[in-house]
Amino acid sequence: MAKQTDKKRDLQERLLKAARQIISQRGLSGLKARDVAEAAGSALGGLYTVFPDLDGLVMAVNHGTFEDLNARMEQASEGVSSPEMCLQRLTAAYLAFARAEPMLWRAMFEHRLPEGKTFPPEHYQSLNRLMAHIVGPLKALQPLAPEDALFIRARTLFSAFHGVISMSLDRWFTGVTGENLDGELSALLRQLVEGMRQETHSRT
Amino acid sequence: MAKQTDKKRDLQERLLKAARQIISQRGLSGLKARDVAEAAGSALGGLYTVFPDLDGLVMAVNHGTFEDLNARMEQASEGVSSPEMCLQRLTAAYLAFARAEPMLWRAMFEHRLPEGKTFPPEHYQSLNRLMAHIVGPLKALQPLAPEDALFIRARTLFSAFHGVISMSLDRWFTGVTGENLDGELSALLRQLVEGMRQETHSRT
DNA sequence: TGTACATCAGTGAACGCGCGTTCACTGATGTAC
DNA sequence: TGTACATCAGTGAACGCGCGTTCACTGATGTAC
Repeated sequence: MAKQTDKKRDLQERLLKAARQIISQRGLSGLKARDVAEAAGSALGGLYTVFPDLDGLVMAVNHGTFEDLNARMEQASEGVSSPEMCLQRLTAAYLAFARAEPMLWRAMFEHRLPEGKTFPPEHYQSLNRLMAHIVGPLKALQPLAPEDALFIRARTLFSAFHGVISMSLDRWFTGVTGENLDGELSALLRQLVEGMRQETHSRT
Repeated sequence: MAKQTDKKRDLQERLLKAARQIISQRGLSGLKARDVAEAAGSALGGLYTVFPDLDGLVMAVNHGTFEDLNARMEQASEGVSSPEMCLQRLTAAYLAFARAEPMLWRAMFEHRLPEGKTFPPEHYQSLNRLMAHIVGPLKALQPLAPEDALFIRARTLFSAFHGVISMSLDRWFTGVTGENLDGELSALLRQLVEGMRQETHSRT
């Protein structure tokens, strides 16, 4: 009994690893059931004994990527007391992650689940943990703002920086190279933080 | 001779209109060659006498959407003297456009051209015109910044706001509804502008 | 421990469908006389 | 103006391919005695 369960877990592990590898090389749209199976040393049908369908496998890969990202963010912000510096570190860590694993990173955002289906709860837990890293420093910068406003503001800030990184890495604009990106993100954040400080001062 | 050219132009127009309609209803991935042809009252093959392939048709639709967007941005900012207000208007106009035509709007960003191909020059012209609207007010806010820095900064700002709108309309976060969006964009911009002003003051 | 049987993970050929693109044909439009 | 011929826009059946998913089968693993 245990042996069968072990084998199953092993197959699942191999498929996950293979899928991660393929996505990181060829992108989400380059992931084919046959290729994953072959790379995992399994028959095509094996995939469907361990995952409900290819989408399930993709979701598992993306969840793993999310956890990796979370770990990096955790690492980047721990022990940093200045809220501005903390946000700078988080941004830099996010950028570094996107650069190191561009395809896996993009897969998290490209993947659309079929009409009607929803993400599993773990997905939202990961997301909330990610946002929690941002809420902390924000609270320090805007002590007067209510909790739920910061909850939303954290998501807005994330989306903003994500947008900048995303369009840059996608080479959406000619003349805007990767070299500018670090500086732009840093400047954007600096101005934002300064704006928040002013707002707080003028209210008191 | 003229008659043939007219008919050709007419067919092209009908296909474009049909494609726009379909994308706006079913999204870019819902656009099928057969459906466009049928909706345009043409045979399947007719499409390929007027466009090189389906991708060419998509690019034509997207270019049209871009022009529409540009007109809205033009309209939103004309006659506004305050740079902050101008940026606020531009942001609001962009959001309004995204909300009015979410599918066409997304199609502009979803569409990836096949490896090796590049966008036609018109695409970059449209993009540059869009950015020019942002550079103006930025210049007023940061008179000391060099031209090429503002060129890049305009793209950074656009990407940031685009990111916020994009992730919100995609419902990426639970608990962040469309109602917050207007306020979040406005607040983000206010803080940014305030930060820019501080930066400029402290330098002089 | 050895044998007979049952279970079930894993196999991979085959299914089925969607869909972009092609091309031999046709009939409308244009040209020559 | 009318007739014969040429051109070519437009047609749509057929091609071809990619690819997710299924399912009848098999052989390894587990169970009973």
